Amino acid sequence: MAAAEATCSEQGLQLTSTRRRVLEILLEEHRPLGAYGILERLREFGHSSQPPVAYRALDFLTAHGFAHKIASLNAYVACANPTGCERPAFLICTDCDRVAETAAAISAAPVVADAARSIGFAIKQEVVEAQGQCSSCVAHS
Amino acid sequence: MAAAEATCSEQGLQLTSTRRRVLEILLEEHRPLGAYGILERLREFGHSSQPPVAYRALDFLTAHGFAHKIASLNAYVACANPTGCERPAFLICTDCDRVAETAAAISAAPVVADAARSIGFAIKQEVVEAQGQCSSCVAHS
DNA sequence: CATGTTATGTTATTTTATAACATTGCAAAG
DNA sequence: CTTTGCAATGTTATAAAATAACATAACATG
Repeated sequence: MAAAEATCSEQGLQLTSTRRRVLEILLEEHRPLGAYGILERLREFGHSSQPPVAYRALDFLTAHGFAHKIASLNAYVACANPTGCERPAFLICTDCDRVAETAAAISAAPVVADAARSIGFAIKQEVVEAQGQCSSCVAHS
Repeated sequence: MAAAEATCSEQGLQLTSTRRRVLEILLEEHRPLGAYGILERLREFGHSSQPPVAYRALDFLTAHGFAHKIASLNAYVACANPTGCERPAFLICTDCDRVAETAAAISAAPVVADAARSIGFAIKQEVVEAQGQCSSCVAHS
């Protein structure tokens, strides 16, 4: 959170109260939260709670790397890396819904990068989301 | 298509007329199609066109590897590999919307696999979707 | 103050997906 | 054969996720 503030003032970004609150909500949760879940939480804090409010804050946060969207869940998580991150990859536990974030290499899979190169495809961005069981859920099953 | 038929009769799966039609529709398109786009096409062929019809067929096709869902687009494509495929990865052109399919390695990115191993995360399935420009769109820009 | 820009507020709608329940067709058990 | 069970379909309604469109506020700058 402090890191986010620092980055914002450095880059002249406005971490307004709604954006800040949404980031706090995401940081408190240790699991991905849907936009409508965030809205519910916002409502508790007296913020306006129409969908665009959440989506705008999420657009801001994801555009600047403070949060990420998990496409396979239609949900959002705070970025785990305070210094910002390039090309994150996610490990999603299908039992407890927690998500671990890790940095993917510039080109995640050599096999994919090779395939791309061979057909002249220019990769701009990658979505890497692995699903499985986290260590504590493996232990419990 | 022939391959799908073969696989179905081999494994005792029923490639019924709706399922078959949806697969044909996906094979004809060379780009991902949303469930409601598929419904429109089904309607043209006189099939019932309520949402569950498309979603059920898509569930069947994806469960058995005849089609894939592209999570970052909420859309579906036919599997490009007639013999069925493990852990597909996709190259999505953001200009023309076409999608190339390639086989990801068993564990897509070594970096991700390492990260998973180090925290005891057991990967079951991976979603790898790269976005960028295909060769012909690179040429045109 | 007027003006432009950025962020919010608000209403309505679109797009994507599923719940729930009725019906059909067919194959195997009685 | 018939009835029982199951897999697939039909149909209505609704939930869930996302955005369009337009109005308002807040604030710095010319």
